[in-house]
Amino acid sequence: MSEKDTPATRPGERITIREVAQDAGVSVAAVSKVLRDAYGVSDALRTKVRASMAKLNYRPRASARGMRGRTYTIGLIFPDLRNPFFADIYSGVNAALERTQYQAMQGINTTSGAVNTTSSALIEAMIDRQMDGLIVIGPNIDMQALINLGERVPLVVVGHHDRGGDAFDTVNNDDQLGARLVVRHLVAKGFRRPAMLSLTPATSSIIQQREVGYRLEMMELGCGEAINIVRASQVVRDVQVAVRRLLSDANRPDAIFCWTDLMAFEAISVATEMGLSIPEDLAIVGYDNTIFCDLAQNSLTSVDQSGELLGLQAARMLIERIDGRTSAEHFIVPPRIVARGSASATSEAE
Amino acid sequence: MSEKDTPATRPGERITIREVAQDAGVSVAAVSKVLRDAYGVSDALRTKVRASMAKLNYRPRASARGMRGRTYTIGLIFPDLRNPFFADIYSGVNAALERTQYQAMQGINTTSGAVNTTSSALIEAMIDRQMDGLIVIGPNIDMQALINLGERVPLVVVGHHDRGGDAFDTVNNDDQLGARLVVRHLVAKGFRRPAMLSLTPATSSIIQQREVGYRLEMMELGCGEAINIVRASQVVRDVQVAVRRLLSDANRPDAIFCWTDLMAFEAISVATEMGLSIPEDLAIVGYDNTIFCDLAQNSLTSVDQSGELLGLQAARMLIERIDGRTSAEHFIVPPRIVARGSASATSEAE
DNA sequence: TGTTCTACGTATATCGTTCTACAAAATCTT
DNA sequence: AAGATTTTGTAGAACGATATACGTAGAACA
Repeated sequence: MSEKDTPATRPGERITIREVAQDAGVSVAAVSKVLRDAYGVSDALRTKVRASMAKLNYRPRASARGMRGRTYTIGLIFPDLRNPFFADIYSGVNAALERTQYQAMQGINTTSGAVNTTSSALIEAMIDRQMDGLIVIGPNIDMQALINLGERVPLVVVGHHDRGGDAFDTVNNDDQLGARLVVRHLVAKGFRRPAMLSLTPATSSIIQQREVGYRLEMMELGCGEAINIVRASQVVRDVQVAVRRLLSDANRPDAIFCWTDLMAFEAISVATEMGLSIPEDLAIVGYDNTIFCDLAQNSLTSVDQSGELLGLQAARMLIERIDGRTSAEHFIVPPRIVARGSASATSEAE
Repeated sequence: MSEKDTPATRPGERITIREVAQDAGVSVAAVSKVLRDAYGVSDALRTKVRASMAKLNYRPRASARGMRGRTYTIGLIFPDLRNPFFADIYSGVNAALERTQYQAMQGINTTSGAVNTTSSALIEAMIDRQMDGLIVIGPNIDMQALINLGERVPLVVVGHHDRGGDAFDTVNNDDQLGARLVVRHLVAKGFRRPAMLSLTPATSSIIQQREVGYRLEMMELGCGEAINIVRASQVVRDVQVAVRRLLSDANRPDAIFCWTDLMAFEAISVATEMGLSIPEDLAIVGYDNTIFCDLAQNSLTSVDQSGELLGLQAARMLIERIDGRTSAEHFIVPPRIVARGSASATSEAE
């Protein structure tokens, strides 16, 4: 009888909540309450339990917690791993999670280009693993899929303007304004025929927003006839072809506004190979203001959209949703242009 | 009584193994066996159960599995998110996991530079979440910590030559050879005073291996007096300072062999800003052969260490360990130099 | 003084799998 | 045909937390 009650604390094994309770001289339920910061715990009890947890070096197991409650894990889904912009978002998310019990786990949704109506394998895997919520980054996923997903699990989408009713929150920079700033900057520097290298497939309205911003600002500044939008996928080959075609045209643009810094670097490369010099023959502007913009060989003017802040807000909002909020919220940060050599006034002229 | 037996299958809820068993007309244990490919299942039973699983769209929950068995999740720990080389490793890992039930979850161990004896928060979090095994990438973690870790959980380390007895497997390229190839290449192209920009802190022997390779090959090719190793951390500022100092020296090197492509790009930037042209005044060679090497503005000669293959092997070996192997294995891939403009023979001379 | 709250703790069923032990059926041996 | 062995399937106890429901003690109020 007594042997059955005391399960003979095997030493090599991991400490469980039961042993903490025994050590602290309280019930298992009490320890669980302390763990979850639940209601109905006196200071004295909390202190006692915390002491035992520290002493025994106790760590709750996520799978056991997940059986009834939360796993305190959130999934972070990137569209790819090569763009250093996502590192900024990541560090923002981590900053927000710093003092919480939550931990982020990343996955890469490698369905580049393909719009997937059904949820991706990665997302299903994350749901199987009982993630308390998901942060999905980038415009790769179909709208209806997002809504379905948001109905199954707390969800925040970063970089996706379309709203899904109350199904999910969104976090963005003002892409229309960002595009306007670029055009304004270029025209101010004397480039009056900037083309835009946009993304295909143009599934999410984040792309449309930038294209609209580009068009409108071009019109308003009297450059309407020069409007020229070309689209390419993120694949290196596609970008090269698109840029080459753009620059081979009879009346080629005097500037290219690129969807992403990575595309802009490709553009610089192609232009250089074609013997054009930057910015004298061609100005280039990117988006994201990634660290590589600072390198002298790129010296890329770009739009900063505060990736870290985006990540921070996304995590904050997700936790609110996990804690029960059911109405959607939307966060927008203003973009800001960072001028560098790739779109400066022609240096000779200055 | 009958109500207790049939738990009244609530519709909105997720399908469980019990419902699959009921649908297939077999026991819960039988379904579990099919799920795990365990011994003692006839073809007929397997087919029947598989059909029910598909029909009901059943997916097992990782947390429940983790209570007794595996979670079928492995943790992938990167040192940072900005180096596109890690994307190659990632895709190798994913390729190896393709047809298995395993799923990789990533985390970034942001203890850049700092050598942590105690296991990092991320690693603890992954253990709390019952990862079946871990793949740790990069030389950031202290040797003793790795051994301790390997004794707690199946472990494969990528980019770390030191062996930890049977505690973990390692996957590497031959760094000593890689460094030799670089020196050989540079000397063959006429650069007889190449310096090496290495990494600090030099905790892992992967760094030592490259330094040894550099030294030995320099000696063997009769350039012993020109041996010059400078170290910097991965932090941008440090790299800039180190390169600037190197190039300001009275008899400056005619080439720099950089620890990583990222450092090489920095080096190109600094050299450019100092008015040096590449490769006429200074050759530069990187390591990893990341995608950015191909850009015309970098055109960086680099060492390819087949990141994808490394990832593939790491995942394969980890699964073997999870399945019970306890002796260590070590995989080494030969590096290969990829020549580009940054270290070509002076173009004028040719 | 008795009654009603409120705050604090506890006992225990429960979550969805896996795993151990065993029973039954099929096959092999002699 | 009887025993021995192997194969196939089942029952039911785990795993380690959480959450519900409830008991109790003290405070507040009449």
